Amino acid sequence: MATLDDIAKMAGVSATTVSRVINNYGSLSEKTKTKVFAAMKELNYQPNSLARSLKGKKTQLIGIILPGVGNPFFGQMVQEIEDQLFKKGFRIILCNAGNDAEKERAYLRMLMANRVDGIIAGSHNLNIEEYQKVGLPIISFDRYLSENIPIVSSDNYHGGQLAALSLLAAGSKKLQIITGANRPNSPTNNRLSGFQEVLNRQNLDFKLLEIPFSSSPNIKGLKIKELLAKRDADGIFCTDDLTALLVMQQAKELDIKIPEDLKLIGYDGTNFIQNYHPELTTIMQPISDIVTMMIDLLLKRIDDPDCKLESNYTLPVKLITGATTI
Amino acid sequence: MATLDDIAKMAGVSATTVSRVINNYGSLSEKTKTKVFAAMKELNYQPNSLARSLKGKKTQLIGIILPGVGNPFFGQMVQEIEDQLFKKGFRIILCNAGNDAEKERAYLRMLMANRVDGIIAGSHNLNIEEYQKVGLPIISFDRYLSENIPIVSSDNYHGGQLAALSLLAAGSKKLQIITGANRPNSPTNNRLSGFQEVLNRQNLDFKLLEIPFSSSPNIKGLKIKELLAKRDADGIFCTDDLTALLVMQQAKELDIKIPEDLKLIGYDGTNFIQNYHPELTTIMQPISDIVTMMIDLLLKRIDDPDCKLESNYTLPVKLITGATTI
DNA sequence: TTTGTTTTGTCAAACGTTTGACAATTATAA
DNA sequence: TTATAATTGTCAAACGTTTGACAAAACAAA
Repeated sequence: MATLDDIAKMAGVSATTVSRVINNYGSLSEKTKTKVFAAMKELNYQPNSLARSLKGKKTQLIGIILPGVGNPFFGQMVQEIEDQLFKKGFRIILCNAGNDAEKERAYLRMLMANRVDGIIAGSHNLNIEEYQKVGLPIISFDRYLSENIPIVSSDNYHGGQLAALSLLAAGSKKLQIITGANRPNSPTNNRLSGFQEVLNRQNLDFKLLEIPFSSSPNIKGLKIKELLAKRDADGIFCTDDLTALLVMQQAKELDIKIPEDLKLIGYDGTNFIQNYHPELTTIMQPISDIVTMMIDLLLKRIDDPDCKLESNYTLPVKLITGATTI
Repeated sequence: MATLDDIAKMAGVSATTVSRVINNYGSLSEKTKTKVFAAMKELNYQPNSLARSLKGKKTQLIGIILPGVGNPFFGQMVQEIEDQLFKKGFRIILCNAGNDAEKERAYLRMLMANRVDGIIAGSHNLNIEEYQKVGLPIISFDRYLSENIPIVSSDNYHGGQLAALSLLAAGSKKLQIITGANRPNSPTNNRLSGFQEVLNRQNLDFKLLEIPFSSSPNIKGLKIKELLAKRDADGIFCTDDLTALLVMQQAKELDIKIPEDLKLIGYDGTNFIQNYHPELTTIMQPISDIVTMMIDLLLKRIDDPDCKLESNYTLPVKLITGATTI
């Protein structure tokens, strides 16, 4: 691959001049500039960003740590992150951590080794200490990581409230919530709390089914089938849309009619769900705004590592009413 | 961040020795090794990979260029790529090119600048020349890029045949295919050809509806509705599963019963579809095998840039029969 | 012409590693 | 004890840039 020196020789100038052209530094005549640009084009030259970064420039790389991009929610989020960061001249290193703490740790090390400018993290199998040691600007999605790492999330509590209210409004009496197993610091806890609060206020009761996040869809489906077979719920809130799809699937098998026999509401409201399952009522997280906010904060931190940021940024959710709660 | 010298000082050895420990080069006593490792741990040291790569080591970075990770197919593929590459010690830079040639070009330049070890590309808005100029090991998914860039794909032709055969076996007489607009070099062309071949052989006719890839789901839905409203097809092959979902959606609206009035078969067979729409008959691409193959070839090329590879590697597809063709 | 300004060049240090040559020290075996 | 091998150290060059100091050259204006 061509180097600075190759360009310098070809353009008949010094290496310093070429560097000046690239960095637009010092004073340069139009003539030299065109000569240099011509040589760069001719040799298809790309400045070695390793060398540049070593010399102190930013790498323009951001690490993205998420549970996994196979899930439409995180898929859309990554797409959005990529899109917005690209426009600002950054590239992303994608890290699917799943729920593998060892992998997440390894990635954290690698991101340090690669001298990324910052990290957006939405998957957290590690303890606080490990995140504190990283020493890079980090923004967290939806989970507490450590002192001084801002959390951006949507209003999970209000989302839970909305879900309860819309099931009640649709006439449900016997409410059921299906959620991931209650881990500390999990955002789904707040969805549950919001839901709970509405019902408590009206002196109403509800049933709770917890299914571990890591369960396969088949397992989840089975547990849901068991639940539905009892036929003692007429309104279900799933704390994510995919689980709601499983409910629809199982309900069909058991010949339970939605919305006639059962009202259903999900959570997330990805483009995918809106396009391919518009019938599902859901609480939409404003993914695009969340991403904009995270990037905004991250770039601020990159610019000034000591800048003070809030510890929480909560964005509003929106109820999207479909046919499952009519 | 700690550097080699910091470690050397802390461990009371020379920088060279530390480097030797890290690279396991030269002869070293256990005692020194433990001292050095202790210092590394103490300071949470990560060798600066910029400096290492600059000095000639590989970057262990692979560029992934795809249309976009919001789509479940590519989502799963990226996840698989990430997973397999991680195990081999590589990290990925994710590039969603969409159908934006300018963006793809910019990414290609950036990947060169970052000195990635290789590229996996599955999105191709650019002409051959531009890919040839890159001068890095590249493997292509499912599309012709340029001389000497191997293509890994599933057996699209056979997939098309399978689709036709299973619609016929299910008793369909009036066949319809819905596919992305026919671009040259697109793999969906082969799916069409396989489909066609089966019907030709039996002297049967079929209708063709082309909808540009870039159309929004709403637009696609409208065109499908129009089509279904004519009610002159009783078997439809969609060259991707998402379009098949739209057909199901529109059919429901028009009160066309699947599979009673209409047989339906999709294409791709992602985990997502298998988990959340098991009723859909589809042709499954072996994503995991495709990825394994691509990575295998890519690493070969990285190891030996001049190694001879086939120009095509075709992996078998599998019919997954659901309720939509019974 | 002189003076001043703009452009370009030379040189060198720095970023954090790796690696080779070579020497010095220590440990082990005969 | 000496000979040999293993270990560690010093030194320096290299990777491809950026950036500053400084000087030389080119050009313009007075």
